[in-house]
Parts: sequence; C-alpha cells; structure tokens
Amino acid sequence: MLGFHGRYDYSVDIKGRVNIPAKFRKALVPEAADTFIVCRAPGGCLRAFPQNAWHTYVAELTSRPETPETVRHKRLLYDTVSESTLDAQGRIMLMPNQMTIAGIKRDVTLVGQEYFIEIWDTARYAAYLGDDADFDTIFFQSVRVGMRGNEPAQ
Amino acid sequence: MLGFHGRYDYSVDIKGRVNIPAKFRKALVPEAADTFIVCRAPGGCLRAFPQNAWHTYVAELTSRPETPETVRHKRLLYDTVSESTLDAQGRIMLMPNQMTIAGIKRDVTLVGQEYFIEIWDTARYAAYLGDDADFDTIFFQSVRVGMRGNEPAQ
DNA sequence: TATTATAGTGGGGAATTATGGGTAATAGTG
DNA sequence: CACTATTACCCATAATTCCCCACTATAATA
Repeated sequence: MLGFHGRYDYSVDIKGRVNIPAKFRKALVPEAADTFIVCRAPGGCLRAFPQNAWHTYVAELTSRPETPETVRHKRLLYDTVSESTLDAQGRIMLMPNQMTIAGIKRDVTLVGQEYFIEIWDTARYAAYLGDDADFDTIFFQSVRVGMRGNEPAQ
Repeated sequence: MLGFHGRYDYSVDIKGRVNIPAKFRKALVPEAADTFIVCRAPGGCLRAFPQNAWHTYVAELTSRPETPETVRHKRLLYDTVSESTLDAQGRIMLMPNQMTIAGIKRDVTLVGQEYFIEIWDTARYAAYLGDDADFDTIFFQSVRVGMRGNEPAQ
C-alpha cells in the first residue's frame, strides 16, 4: 500500500487515544517518523497528516502574504492542530477540543484519503454520506481533468 | 516537531511570566538561543518569535522602502518589542504595555503558527474565533490549490 | 482443532511539566 | 554613595503526560 485507503471503525478510549489501522502504519515512510499532525477539516471532521505530508502542506500555507483572510484561516486552523507520535500499540492521541469540533464521543471512523486520514464521528459520518443517491451527480460535477495520470508506464 | 502548532491555555503570574509549552521549547533550534522577541500583532494579540525567526522577519521589514506607511508601521511595532530568554522553568516575561495592548489580565492562550507563537487574552481569543461556524467557508475560500503539495516524499 | 502471531483496548506508575514563591544580584534614582 | 525597585535565579510542589505492561479478540499456521 502506497497511500491510505479504506474505512475502519474504531473507538476512542477515555484518554483520547485512537488506533491507527495496521495497514496505514505500514504505509508510512521513514520521514514520517511515526508522527501525525491532526487538524480540523471541512464538514466537521479531523484530518491526520503524516509529518512529511504536513510539511509540504504548511509550506504552501505559510508562503501566502498576510491578509486579513489568510491570517484568519491560519488562526482557525492552527487552533486545532496537534502533533502525536504512535505509541507502542500504534495509537495517536486526540485533544479534547478536536473531539468537540468533530463531535466525537466514542465511536470513530477512519477513512484513508491517499495522503491523509480523515477521522469522523461515526454517526456524523453516516449522516454526511446520506443515502448516497447523489454519487453520480457529484462524480460528474467534480471531475475536471478526467483520468489523466493513468497512462500505463511505457 | 519542526514548527510550532497547537493551542495551549496558561496563566500569566503576578510577575508577568508565561510558560512556553514544552513541545514548543523542544522545537527551538540552537540559533534561537532560548530567546524570544515579543511584539504586537493584528487583532490585538502578541507574537513571540524565536530569535532566529525574528531576524528573517526583520530583514523583510527593513527591506521595504520608506513610505509614510512603512515608517509608521515600524514605529508602532517597535514601540512594543521586547526580548526575553527562557528561565530555568521554560517561561518568558511579558511587559506591562504588551499586556495592556493585548488585554491580558491573567488567562492567556498560546497558539503555535509554525514560525512564531501568538499570545492572546483567552477571552479576546474566544471572541475572535467566534462560533467557528465559518470555518468551512473560510477553508474553501482560501484553499485554491487543493491538496497539491501533500504528496509523500518519494 | 490446537497453536501462534498480530491487532485492538484498557489501565497503573514514573518522569516530565506547569505554577508559585523566596532570595540574591543588578540597575535605576536621589 | 546609599537606597529602592526591579530583575534574574533558585527551589518546592501539584498536576499532567507519557511510557510500559497486561488482557482480549481476531486472523493465520500447522
């Protein structure tokens, strides 16, 4: 596995620890140093970036000139950021404010999104998915560049 | 941790000392010499730059041509600048005029913003964040390049 | 089916961290 | 030069975090 994919349902323990699926852990590159950066993401969920992926994300973010909008965006984002290294059991920690924002009580769903992992409250995630009748519509609305990049290696 | 991130709530003691989170202290490079430069920042808060980061900030500031605006900006800014080295317990000092500007009485919130730390009066910070219902709006307004840059290092 | 390995969950204790206060050194003021 | 006020340094305690160990369940192997 190169990126993260698939859905996993876990629970957060009383100390705020969440298991990271073994398959995700095996996908980590050495530069990640078994460390994740967790932050909020749209839709009321959290994202966990491996350290190396976070750095490239941040490089873009901090290169923007300081305007009222970019400053506010960074403040809203950084307010919820935490860093957590996998413990011996392969878990990371969530902060209380992160759990509040994401509506997480106990049951969580982890979804691999290639370069990062989304962490949802399981009930909120189910509500977000809905009856998924709109998949075809969304599919065609969101596709812009088609399947570029899928060419077989020559 | 390479940069500063995350939110920490502390209190300023009667001597004007504020704790710097242990995780932030561990992120300091040797060139910082355990020294921070504190100044005012937009929104009525303070910023603490590690010495080395302050130098690059100043380099940009002083490279600007002297216009009425840049001169006034520098005058307003430098009026509030102080330098403080970590004590044995990992704290820095805030000046009375800095605390006045930032509306700091006792409770403060520190937010890591990668290259510097923002120091807020906790109540003022809460007011600035608001009900945070606009995070999604801000997120989509400000993100233009999507997740470009999140590719894992090859 | 028995056995082993791997994965996920839970809790206790030691080390680190945050905070408060006291005393000596330093610097400003008359 | 003496006095005062501030700063810097040191120690003590309370709270939190982190690391380690144990248990269970599921999957893989023989």
